[in-house]
Amino acid sequence: MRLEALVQASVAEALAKRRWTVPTEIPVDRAARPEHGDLVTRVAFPLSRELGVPPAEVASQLAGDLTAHPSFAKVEPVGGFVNFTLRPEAMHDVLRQVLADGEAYGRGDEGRGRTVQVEFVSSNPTGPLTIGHLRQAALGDVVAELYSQLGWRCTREYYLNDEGRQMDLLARSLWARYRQACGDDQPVPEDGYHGEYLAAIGAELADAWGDAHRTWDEPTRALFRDEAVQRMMAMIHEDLEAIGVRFDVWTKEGDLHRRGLVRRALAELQARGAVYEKDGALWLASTKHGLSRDPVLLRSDGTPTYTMVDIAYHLEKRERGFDLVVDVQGADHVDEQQQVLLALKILGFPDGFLRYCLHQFVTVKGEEGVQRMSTRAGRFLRLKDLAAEVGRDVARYFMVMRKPQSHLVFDLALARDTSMENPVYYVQYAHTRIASLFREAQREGTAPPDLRTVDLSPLTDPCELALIKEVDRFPDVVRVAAHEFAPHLLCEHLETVSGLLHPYYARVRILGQGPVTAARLALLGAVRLVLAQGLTILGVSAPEEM
RNA sequence: GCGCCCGUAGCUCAGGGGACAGAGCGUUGGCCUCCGGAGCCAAAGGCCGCAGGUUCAAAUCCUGCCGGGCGUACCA
Repeated sequence: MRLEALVQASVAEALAKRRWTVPTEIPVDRAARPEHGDLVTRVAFPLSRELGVPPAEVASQLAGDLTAHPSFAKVEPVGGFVNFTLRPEAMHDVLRQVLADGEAYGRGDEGRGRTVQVEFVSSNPTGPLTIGHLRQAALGDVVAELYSQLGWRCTREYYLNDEGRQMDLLARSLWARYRQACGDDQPVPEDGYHGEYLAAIGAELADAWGDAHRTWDEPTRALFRDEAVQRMMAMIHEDLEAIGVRFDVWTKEGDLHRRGLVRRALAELQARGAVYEKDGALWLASTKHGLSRDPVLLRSDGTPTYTMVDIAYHLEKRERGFDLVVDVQGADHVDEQQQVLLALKILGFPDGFLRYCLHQFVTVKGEEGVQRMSTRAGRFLRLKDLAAEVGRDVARYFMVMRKPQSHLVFDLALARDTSMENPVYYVQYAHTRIASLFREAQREGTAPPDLRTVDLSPLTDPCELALIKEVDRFPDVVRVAAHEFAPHLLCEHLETVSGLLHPYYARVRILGQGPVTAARLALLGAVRLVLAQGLTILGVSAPEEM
């Protein structure tokens, strides 16, 4: 049994025996400091109110009931807390369970039979992906993987907005670059896209097509738009490939129109009286529900806005039968999110159907100091180039090692660093060390045939027990990281495990210790399992050698 | 102005009601014949932005300020 569950079960049993109320959730925490033992419950605090007895008294009685429990070496009441020190045997049971579970360790089945869609990146095809998109790509991919671990069937989706004003601006910008390559001094529109990448394509087109398209007319616009979108998509695919992100479904805005979803979504909102007309446009009455502004849904020229299509898109997601939809979006979308959530509420969607994973922006700390990226201004670090420079593993890890809603400073110097000061290498190297040890053991012929059956009783060193306790947390970390969209918790956990392993490895001899060796290899086998599983969830490799 | 997010060690950040506030980097001082030193050990370093409030208990919850980011489009 896992450690927290062990304490919870024993406490519940003791409470039931005394005919005290057994709370549905018995709070059990890791002890904050060694003298508090291994685990602690503060269940005495809520109980004391109910029983009309001081917390210390409740804790004392509870501790008395549990001292004889075979899994606990010591059960000590301190104030209202009850501190548990576990017997090594209880920890060894955990280790045995981990090894028995193997690669299934950390997986859950809460999502069995349920489906989740994670929509992320969804960048307009107006340029290659940058380090700014990377946060979203890594975050979405890891959140999807976390849900998969919990048994959900998961669809990774990219929403492709290949219509509208921005696409026209892109086409116009490309055409200007093309004209420049033909020798005209046609300027890129001020609000257009100024990146060098369009100039390169413009030059290619000038070579291929010659001076054929001199004026900006409708056929030219259509031609350059198609060409631009196609080229941009190719770049985006290259960037995604470079960091190992794959999508299951690509949904185009145009499809939503063609299938009549936009019209239907609007009609439903109108039927519920949520829409009004003003200045020839149709507006969503949001301020009535406490939001700070009403957005336009249908422009006075009859075309739907981004918000309108977004609402229709979620109607479509619902009809596809997803139990949960997660949209990963940047902080610039908060207003949009509130509008969509409101619209879905009006349309009668169940609460919690759509959850936003919102993240703050990335700044890069490099040679030129801290800089904000801008695709439009052509000031960005392309994903493909970044991945080529620091590696896919580092690129991905750095993007998820911070809480999504915190601003992230990408430290280029640290990312380039290949020593253990770089947390990615620190964790990977922990895995490598164990792999290397197992290779060595194999060579010496001391590797036990089956780690699950070895005698674990030699594992009594505090470092060894600390490692087991940390490994024991892994399934909880995965669960919480998924539900709270918090992959950084997993990074932290892996760094903690590695931080326990390295000193242990440096101090304690593993091989050539007779029966102790087998026990220690079993422990390291479990550690390796957690490191490998954790890194894999993050989309980072767990190398056998470095 | 209004809405959302963030202010924790010199830097980058964890912790988001419970016991003396944590990590990595940086700084300072030690340790390398040893399964991979791409390392290990130790020390210094904090009115947890400020001020009130709620609570047996606040970095954590509430209110008000101050500072930063993003938004506040018939762009997406």
